[in-house]
Amino acid sequence: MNYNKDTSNKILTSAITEFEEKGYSGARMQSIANRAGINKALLHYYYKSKDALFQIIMKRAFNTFMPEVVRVFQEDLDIFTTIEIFTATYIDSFINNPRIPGFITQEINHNPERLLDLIRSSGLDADFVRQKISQAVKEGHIIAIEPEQLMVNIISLCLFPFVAKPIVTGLILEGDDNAFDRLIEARRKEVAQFIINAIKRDETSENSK
Amino acid sequence: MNYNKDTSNKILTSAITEFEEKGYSGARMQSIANRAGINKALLHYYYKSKDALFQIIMKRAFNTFMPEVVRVFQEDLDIFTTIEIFTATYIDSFINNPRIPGFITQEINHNPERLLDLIRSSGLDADFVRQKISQAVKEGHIIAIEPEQLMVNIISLCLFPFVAKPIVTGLILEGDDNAFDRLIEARRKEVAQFIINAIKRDETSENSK
DNA sequence: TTTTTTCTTAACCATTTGGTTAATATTAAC
DNA sequence: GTTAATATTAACCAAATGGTTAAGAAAAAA
Repeated sequence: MNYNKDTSNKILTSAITEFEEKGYSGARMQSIANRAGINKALLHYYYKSKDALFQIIMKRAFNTFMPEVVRVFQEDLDIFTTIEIFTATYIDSFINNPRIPGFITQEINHNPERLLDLIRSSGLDADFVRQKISQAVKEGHIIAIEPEQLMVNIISLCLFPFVAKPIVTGLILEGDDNAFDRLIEARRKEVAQFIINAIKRDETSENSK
Repeated sequence: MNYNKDTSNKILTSAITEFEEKGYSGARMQSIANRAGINKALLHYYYKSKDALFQIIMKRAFNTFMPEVVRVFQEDLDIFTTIEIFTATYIDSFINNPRIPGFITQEINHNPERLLDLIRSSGLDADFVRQKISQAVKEGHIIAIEPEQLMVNIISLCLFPFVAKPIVTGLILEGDDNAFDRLIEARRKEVAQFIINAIKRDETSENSK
């Protein structure tokens, strides 16, 4: 199914760009072929259908960053360190693969069930994370917060800026793409600090629960 | 251009659903007509093209929530109150119009320039917000934080959960749609508290500057 | 060198899609 | 009650789209 590696890769690269720019429905097989400098028949020779091509790319995308992310939770670190490493790892993945968030967002609407399967099969265990947070609350390391709320907050802060890049750049950064890169680079540490500030217990007040 | 108000509204409602579910490229004029219980020719009689229909809906969407949001910044409130009212107002808008965030996200990829124009023309002044934050930093009300970072954080925390609803519900809330509604309802106040915790100065340490 | 396998192409096809036409039904105006 | 305007439809169309076919290059195997 890969035959000539060179052609195969050219197709994949072109397809990623196309899908990311136009979404699944907007993407055109002809356009992907053009980008790759081949013709449509050859495209179908390598990847049997648009849907198959999309799914392969989706899986690849997840395989590039999920393993790292999952690994963070396997180590036994305190909650603050976990948040620091997680946010940095997560944001780093997207710095290296900036198309993925937009890609994922497209798929949310296109086929949510398939996307969920992909996430689940990558080994991420939401329940484990939930418990880690609950425990940190119980032990008084962080303020009382619903684990679900904190999880949503963390993901939002990491992912959303990538999804909304054109808006952030156009509206807040006066169209300066370099400023966006700098903003994101700073977020690698900034986000963790922000979250930790928000949830750390005020040491000066009560001592323990 | 509206002729029979009843038909016109039926079309609009159907089109919103269709665009929101499938995005611009995925949406089908035939499907919109079917949803509205009319035929395609009539659809084109009321709205001259797919693009025109989409633009009208987009504008309407913005008009339903931007005015409220903009108003928050026109009142002269301290930064904490501003954040509280802004996040509550913003999230409320999306509770009442839960399709809009997904809609906007689609358009980010489809036509970012048009989206930016729409936001700008709604009267939102990013520079004014930036200055308000800068001043709060200078006056020592909040910790040193780049205004751009804070702005991105606030928007991320409000908007992203709606965009990622299927993921949040499926992955974190075990598919329970009601749990999602409760989570969002709680966020109306939770988000502001989270942000304020993150940026408020620790009163116990230094006194000024 | 022939043969077989792999790679690539131009031409083609059925279906779908946004959009139009021309005719008809319904409502409002006179 | 006839006329004029508005609203609605079935049938149609050209262009685009995902995908196929059959045939020819190139490379590898014999």
